Amino acid sequence: MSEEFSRAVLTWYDQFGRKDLPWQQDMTPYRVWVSEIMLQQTQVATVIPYYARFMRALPDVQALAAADADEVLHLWTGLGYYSRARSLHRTAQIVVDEHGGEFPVGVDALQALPGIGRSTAGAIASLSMGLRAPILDGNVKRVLARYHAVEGWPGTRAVEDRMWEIAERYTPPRRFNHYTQAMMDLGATLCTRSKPSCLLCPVQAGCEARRLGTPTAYPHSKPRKALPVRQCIMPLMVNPDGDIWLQRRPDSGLWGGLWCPPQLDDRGELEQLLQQNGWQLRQQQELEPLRHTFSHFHLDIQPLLVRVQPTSGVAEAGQLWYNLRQPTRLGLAAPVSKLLERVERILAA
DNA sequence: AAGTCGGGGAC
DNA sequence: GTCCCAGACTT
Repeated sequence: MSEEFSRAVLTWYDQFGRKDLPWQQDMTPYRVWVSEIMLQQTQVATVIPYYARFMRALPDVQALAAADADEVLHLWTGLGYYSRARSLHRTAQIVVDEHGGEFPVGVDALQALPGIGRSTAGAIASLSMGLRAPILDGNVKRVLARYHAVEGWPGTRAVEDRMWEIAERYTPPRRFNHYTQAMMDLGATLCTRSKPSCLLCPVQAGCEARRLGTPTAYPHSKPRKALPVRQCIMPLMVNPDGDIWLQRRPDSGLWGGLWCPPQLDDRGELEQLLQQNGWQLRQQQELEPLRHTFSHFHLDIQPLLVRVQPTSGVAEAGQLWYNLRQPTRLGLAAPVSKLLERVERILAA
């Protein structure tokens, strides 16, 4: 089963995998290492010019070890995550001073060096040292999480461990270097975060997320903190003609430019509203509460059906009586639209 | 387990 | 504007 997976991935690699990236030429541990560090949380297109300049200035680990820290940081300027550059420099000095200028062989030895974690160690070992070692970067994580429809957020230990186990199991005994590159290419070109090209994917047949029809749901994103709940009272003022009073909201901000009933913090404000407009309260009735969720909070709406007798039928600018039977074409927020439908049904009854 | 480091691309 | 990215490290 895992053999079938890796075979399909390798066949795809032969035809579509990337083989012309700068760090794929002359794949020494030094060149692969520098590229892997630069590529941490950084996209390929961004890295390419930096990598070229860096290699021209510091072509081998001895040159890097001997360079000034300022020079290394200068070559890193604009790439971000500058601790990467400092770790790079330190590691070069360790390699030269303690390992005779040769990178120590093996995932554990590599991982002991500054700035090299498990995934980067796996990539260096697999791509430049002839060692079978799994990686688990963002691309591989996405491909595997979808293939197995892995539940849970990979930020937790349990999910992370499970994904490493899968990554380990699928890494083939031979051509693991091609497999490693292929998985990253797959994640970067087909199995993308949004709009994945499942129809072109070599492992689509066995992909669980695709079978479920929800590939982009994986890997699950970090669980949002519980959203704060705000509450408001939304009086739907109805005149004797059955029209609803709406106000136009300011262009900027929440529901900008949309038409909306008043939003009140408490019932005392309803009194003010009636007085200000000179309306007589005829009847008032609570409707079923409604929860609307924004990106950053829940809004619990307590709708109030308020029948009023207006003194005059003329509304000011930015206000109108909305005729439910012949609605004006204007922008309504989703929950408002929902409430207006409810009111229409009530009034029809 | 959560916070930190960063510029940039996709939406 | 938000979210995420060829992660690693500290708290």
